[in-house]
Formats: sequence, C-alpha cells, structure tokens
Amino acid sequence: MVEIFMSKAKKTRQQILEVALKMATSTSLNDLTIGSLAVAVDMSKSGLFSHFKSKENLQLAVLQYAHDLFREIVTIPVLEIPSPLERLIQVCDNWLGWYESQAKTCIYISASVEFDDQPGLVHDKVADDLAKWLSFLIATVQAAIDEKELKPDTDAKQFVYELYSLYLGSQSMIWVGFEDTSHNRFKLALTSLITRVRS
Amino acid sequence: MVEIFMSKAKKTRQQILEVALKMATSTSLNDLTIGSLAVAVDMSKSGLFSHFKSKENLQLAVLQYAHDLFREIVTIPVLEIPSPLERLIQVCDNWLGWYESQAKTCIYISASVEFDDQPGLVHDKVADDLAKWLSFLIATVQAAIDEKELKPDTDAKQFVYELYSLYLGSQSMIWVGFEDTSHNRFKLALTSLITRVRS
DNA sequence: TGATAAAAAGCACGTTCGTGCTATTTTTAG
DNA sequence: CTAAAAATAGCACGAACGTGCTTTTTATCA
Repeated sequence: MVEIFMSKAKKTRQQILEVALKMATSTSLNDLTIGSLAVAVDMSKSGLFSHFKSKENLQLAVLQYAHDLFREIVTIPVLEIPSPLERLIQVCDNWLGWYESQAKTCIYISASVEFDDQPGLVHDKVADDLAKWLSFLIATVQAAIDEKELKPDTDAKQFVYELYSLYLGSQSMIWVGFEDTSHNRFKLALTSLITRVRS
Repeated sequence: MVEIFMSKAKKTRQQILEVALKMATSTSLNDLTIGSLAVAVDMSKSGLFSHFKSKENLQLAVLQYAHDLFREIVTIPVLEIPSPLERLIQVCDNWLGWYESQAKTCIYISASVEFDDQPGLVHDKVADDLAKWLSFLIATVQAAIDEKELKPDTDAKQFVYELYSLYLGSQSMIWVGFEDTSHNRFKLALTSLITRVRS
C-alpha cells in the first residue's frame, strides 16, 4: 500500500491509515482517538492531525482505505472467474478471508451500527459502501440465474439478504461464544442456501 | 413498570431507566450521557447520578430494565402455548414486536457490537443475556424436535444460528435502505427455514 | 547546494464528561 | 408533627478530546 514513488506526505498518510484501520476495527471509528493514533504511529497529535484537518476526514479516510483493501482482497480476485456461481462461491470465501485478516471483526459491521443514528458524511459513506457490496452480490446471483446455474425463479435479493444475514450472524455467534469460530455454521448454511436454488 | 407502592427513590429510578433505555436504544449505551439523561428527565446531573453511583452501574441498570421488558413482551406470553413449534413461531413474532416497540432498533445488537472489545461487567451482562436468549430458542426448537413437530435430524443450534442471523440481517437491511421495512424478507426466510425442517 | 514549500512538533484553548463534596429540600416513620 | 434519613441540587475538579496557532524541522526541486 505504500509505494516508493509516493511523496513523504502520502507515504506517512498511508502508514497512519494502516494503523488507524487496525485500531478502528478492533475498537470502533469513534473510539479511534487522534491522540492514541498519534502515539501508535509515533507522531505528535498536531502533526498527525494536519494530515486530515478534522476527525471526520480521518474517519472517512480510514473507510476509504478499508474500501480499497476490501476490493483488493475480496472482489478483484474473482472478476476473472467466468462462471457466476463459482464467482459467488469464491467471493464468499474471500469475504471470510477479509474478516479473518481484520482481527476477526469487520469494520463495516461496527460502523453501520455505530453511525445508524449519527447523520453525516461518515454515515453516508458506510451506507454507500455497504449498498454497493450488496448490489455486487445481487448482480452476481442474478448473473448465475441468467446463466441458468441457479433456478430461474430464484429471488436474488432474498438470497443476498439471507447470505448477508449469515455473515452478520457468524460474527455475532463468535462473540457470544456459540462456536462457529471457524465459520463452520456459516459455510454449512451457505452450502444449504446454494443447494436449494441450484438448478 | 412504576408501581404505586414503590418508594420515591424506586419510582424515579424506574422513570429514569424508562427514558434511559429509549435514549440508549436510539443512540448507544456509551452515548447515553448522564448530563443529557438528567435533562431528559428534568433532574440535576448529581441528583440523577446518586441513584447509580457510576456510569457503569447506570448501563447495567438499563440493560436489566431492557432484559425485564424483553421477557415481558417476548418470552413470558408464549410460555403457556403447549405446542413447541407454535411457541417458536409466536415468540419470533413477539421478537419483531419488541424490535418495533423500541424505535425500530434493538439495544442488544448495538450493545454487543459496542462492547465486544470493551471488557467489564457491561460486556459480560450483554453476552450473558444474549446467550440465555439463544439457549431459550435452542431449547424451544429441541422441544419441537422431541415432540416430532420437526424432523428428528434437525440441528437445533444450526437452526437458531440461522434464525438469529436473519434477525440481525433484517435490521441491517432496513438501515442500508434495502427494503424489509416490515420484515417481509425476514418472515419469508423464517417460513422457508421452518418448512425445511418440518416433519 | 540553497531557497522555498511542506510536514511535523509544541503548546494552549474550549468543551464535554464522569465523579466527588457540601448544602438544601423532600420523604419517611415514630 | 417532628426528627432522622434519604433524595436532590449546586458547584467544582480533573481528565480526555478535537482543534487552532506558532515555531521548528524536513523534504522538494531548480
């Protein structure tokens, strides 16, 4: 993420964001404090602050960083796969990989809960990114239907609603200590979900 | 919730908690500020504070209040229903009723996300209450299996994992603007889930 | 290499919050 | 009705936070 031909400012900015995403993921976007982040990257508060000009900008930058990383890990690697169904299956696997790579949590889950009542640019970005991701999944399912890999009467939106729910549920089950540490319940349910609509 | 034979202290305490739950539900347990709560119930900050002695105690009291209310609305009314399957269906309906009665959110969802990384008594209580609720659901499903209303090879835990996931998903879909405002996707998925394991 | 621009640090201000202490008002019980 | 106890208010504190201003250090490029 930190390229050699970047300017100094751009480099440190990226290094800050890398740490910031980790911190925001393991706590939350609001608990990500400029002071503690400055300590974590060994900078002064004001030195770090001048990169972002406001806390809201910092949060937006963290989300954009997460968004880029998410695409890199989850979405982009599957774009070449010709079969929509295989693409769907693989992208779900990558999705879990993203989750695992992020200290076993997902910043979008916490951010969407945290900002549901807090209007502003951060709220809008989270909602936007989430909507785009869901749209991607729906489009992939629809493509699988069009390619006749899935039954023609499959409801793509309903499918994705259930799929996304299972993702949320897996995180919640892990938290409450109800197994699924290795996403076995998620995988089982996903397989069942796909089997039901397979043609 | 406020009985006439209560002492003055107990009465105001309950009145505070009623407002506090509403505020904590629409924002979060951490954003529930003693100052703003005091304004909302028309008391002084210190007057209110002395009821709880610490913010953590206030949060615990709010959760206990929510817990009692949840039981009253969701759990208790179904205990008399003889058929486990009908009990399950009805309790899910009440569950949605609880959700609707709470300004279209659920404090347990936000609290579990908010305190997943924040050890302490609040974390433990949320995890405990959630685990108990899941156990109740699992027991009900198991009872339906034992009564032969559901197929004997039904995996009760997997069933509840999927059920709880759908609940989480419905809230998330509403938030992101992907329909399900009246829980139609939830109800559809729930019906499908039950149909699959019905004997 | 040296001039200029950019980055980073130092410092301080205004807010908000939880919490403690003391005084005052209200409830409780004989 | 009155004295004791409890509830509530008034006030102030220390800490943490976001942010602005000024100075110093570092990077950039002719």
